[in-house]
Amino acid sequence: MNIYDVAKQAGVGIGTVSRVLNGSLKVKPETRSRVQDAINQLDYVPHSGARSLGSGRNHVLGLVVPFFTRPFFIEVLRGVEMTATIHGYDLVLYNIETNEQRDHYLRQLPMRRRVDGLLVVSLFCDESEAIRFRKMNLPVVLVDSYNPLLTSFVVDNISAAQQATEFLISLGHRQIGFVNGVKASSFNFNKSDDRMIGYCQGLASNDIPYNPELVCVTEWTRAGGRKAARQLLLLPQRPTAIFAVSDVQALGIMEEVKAQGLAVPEDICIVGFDNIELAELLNLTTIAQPMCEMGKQGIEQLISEIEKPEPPQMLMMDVELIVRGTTAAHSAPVGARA
Amino acid sequence: MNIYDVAKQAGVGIGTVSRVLNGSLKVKPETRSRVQDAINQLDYVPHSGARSLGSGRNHVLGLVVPFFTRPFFIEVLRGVEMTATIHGYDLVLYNIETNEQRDHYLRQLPMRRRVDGLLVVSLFCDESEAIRFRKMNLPVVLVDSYNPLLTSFVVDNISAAQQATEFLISLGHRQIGFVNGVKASSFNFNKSDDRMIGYCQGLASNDIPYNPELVCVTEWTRAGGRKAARQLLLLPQRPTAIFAVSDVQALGIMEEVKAQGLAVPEDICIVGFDNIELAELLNLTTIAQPMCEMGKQGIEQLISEIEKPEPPQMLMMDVELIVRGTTAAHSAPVGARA
DNA sequence: TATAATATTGGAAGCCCTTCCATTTCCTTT
DNA sequence: AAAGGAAATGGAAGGGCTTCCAATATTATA
Repeated sequence: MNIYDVAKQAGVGIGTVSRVLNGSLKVKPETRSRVQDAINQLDYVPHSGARSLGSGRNHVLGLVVPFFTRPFFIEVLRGVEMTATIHGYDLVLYNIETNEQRDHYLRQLPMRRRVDGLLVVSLFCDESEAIRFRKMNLPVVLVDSYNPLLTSFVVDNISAAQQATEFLISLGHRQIGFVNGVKASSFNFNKSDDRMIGYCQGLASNDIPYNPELVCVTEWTRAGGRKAARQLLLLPQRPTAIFAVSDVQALGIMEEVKAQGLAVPEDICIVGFDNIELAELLNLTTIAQPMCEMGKQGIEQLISEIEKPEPPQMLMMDVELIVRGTTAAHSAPVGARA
Repeated sequence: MNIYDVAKQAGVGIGTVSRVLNGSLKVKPETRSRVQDAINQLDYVPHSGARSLGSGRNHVLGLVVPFFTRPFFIEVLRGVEMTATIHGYDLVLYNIETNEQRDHYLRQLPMRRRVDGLLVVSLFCDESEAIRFRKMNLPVVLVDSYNPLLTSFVVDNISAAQQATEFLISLGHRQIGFVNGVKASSFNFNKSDDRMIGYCQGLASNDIPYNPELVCVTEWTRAGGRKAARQLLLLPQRPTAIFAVSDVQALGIMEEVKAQGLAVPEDICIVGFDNIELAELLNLTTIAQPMCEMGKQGIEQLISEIEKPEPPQMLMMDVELIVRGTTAAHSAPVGARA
C-alpha cells in the first residue's frame, strides 16, 4: 500500500498524488478530489520515514527541558505544545534530569536528524555545542537561557530580582533573606547568577550592606525551600522577608515558616519568582514570567528559522511584580535595629 | 555524509556499518571498534527517516493524553517519559483538549506511521477506532480507559469510589455530597460513570437513601470544584462531607468551603481522588492512584506488544485510601437529623 | 593437512517518498 | 486556425538505510 497504489486507483501519476499530499496548488481541483477519494478509499497514509528521506523535512520539533514536571516547565511546555500543533509540527520531548543526560542529548540527539529544530529550555548551552548546532545546520532556539550564537529568549533576571528586592525594601524590610537555586553545573546557569546580582544591586542601591549569612543556595524544590528557611530562621537576627528565586522554593519556605509557628506576612514576608498556578492559589507575591508565552514565541521563532535561517538575536521578555498576600509593610519602624 | 562514507573510512562494507549501528552481535570486536572510530571521526549520525524507511521501525511512541498540564496526567506522563527513555524510544506528545482533536488524532495521527505504538490515556476509544488500530497493525495500549479489543490498564473505579464513600459513612457522615466530572462525550467516559456507581453502592450498602440534590457534575478543574461546592452549600440540609472525583476539584471545594467561613474538616469533610502532589501538601484525604506506575507499565506493555503482538487483556491496578487532614468523625451524633 | 562447520563480511535490492524536468493539455492571443 | 504561453501532469532519479543471501575468513574436526 503505497503512493503507486493510490496513483493507480485515481488514474493519475505518482507526482500528482505527491502534490495532493503536500497541498501543492498546482493541481486541478477535479484531479485533486479524485486523488483524495482514492486516498480515502484505500485508507492510505504516507510513510513518514520515506517522506522525511525524500524531502529532508520531518515536521518534528524537539523540546529539551529539565525536570519537565515542575510547574515552570509545564507552563512553558503548554505554550510550546499549543504552538507546535497549530503549525502542524509534532513535538518530541527530551527530559533532562542529570548532567550526563544533558550532555548526551545536546551532543547526540539533535544529530539524530529526527527533528527539524530544537527548543532548549533553561539549559546552559556552551559555545562548542552552539557551534556544533550551526555546523550541523540545526536550528536551535533557547528559552530562559542565553548563548550569543543562538536566538535566545530571556527575561531580565537582574532587574527582576532587583525589583523584588527593592519592593521588599520599600515595605521597610532591611533583613532580606535570599534563597537561590543550585546551579547543578549546566542547569539554570545564568539565571542563578543574575538573580543574585539583582538582589545585591537592590540592596546596594538602598545602602543596605550585603550579608552573606542571609543567602542560601538550595535545590529548586519545595524541600529545598524548607531547608533554606530552616537555616535562615536559625540566624540570631533572622530575616523579616525572604526572596526566593522560584515559587516552588517560596512555597517550601512558606510551609517551614508556618510550621515554626510564624505568620506570613506578619512575621516573615515572602516573594517568589515565576508566578506558577499555585502562586495564585496560595496567594504568593511573586515576579511573574510569561512562561506560556515564552514557549509560544520560542516555537514560533524556531519554526521561522527552520523555514528561513536568521542571524541569532536576543529577545527580552517582560516580567511583572505581582503583589499578593505574602508581603506586607514591616511592622518595626523603618531603620530600627535590634 | 552517509553510511557509505563511514564504510569507506573504516575500510568495511556498508552492511557491517549497519550492523554496528544496530548493535548486532555478529561483528568482530576489532571491526566494530574500527567502525566506531570512523563514526566518531566523521561525526556521522544515521538518518532516522532512512532508517525507518528501511526497517519499518521508528523507535517513537505516541502519547495521546487530554489536558496534559493537569496534575494527574503530568504524573502519568512522568512514568511514561522515564520508561520510554530507558527503552530507547522517543516520545511524541499529542495533547487533546476538544472532541474534534480527539477524533482527529485517534483517526488520523496514528496512521501517519510516525509512531510504532500509541499509549492512550483517559480517553474513551470506541470499537470502530479499536478495530482500525488492529487493522493498521498499530499496537495501542489504554491507560485509565477500557476497550475489550485493546490492552487496558484500569483501576477499579467502582470499588474505589465505594471505599471512599463508605469511609465517610464510617466517620458518621450521612449527608455526603458527590462531585462528579463532566463526561465531555469522549473524555473520561467510564471513569465518571463508575465512580458514580461506587458512590451509590456505598450509600446503598449502608441503607442511606440516594439524594440527587447531593450530586453535582462539573468540570475537572479547581473552578469546577468551587462551583459545585457553592451549589452544595446552598442546600437547605447541606452535606457534612463531600467526595470529589478528582483532587483538583476537591481543592476547589476546599477553597470555596473556607471562603464561606466554614472549617475543614470540622464543618465539612472532603475526600478527593488521585493523590496528586498537591494533595499531600494541602493535607487532603484522597484515593491514591498509582499514576506514575500506570504510565510506566503502560509503556512497558506497549513496547512488549510492539516487539511481539499479544491478545488484549485488562490489567487492574490497585488504589489506596490515604487518610489525611480533611476528614474527621462527624461531630453530630450518628443518625441525628436536623 | 584436508574438510566441514561456523563466524564474519560485502553489497544488491528494496523500502516509499519528493523533486525536477520533460511532456502534455488547456487557454489566450493574433 | 495557428502559435505561444501557462497550467497541469507523469515518472525517472535519487535519498540513506536495512536485510538477506552469497562469498569469504576463521576455527574445529577428522
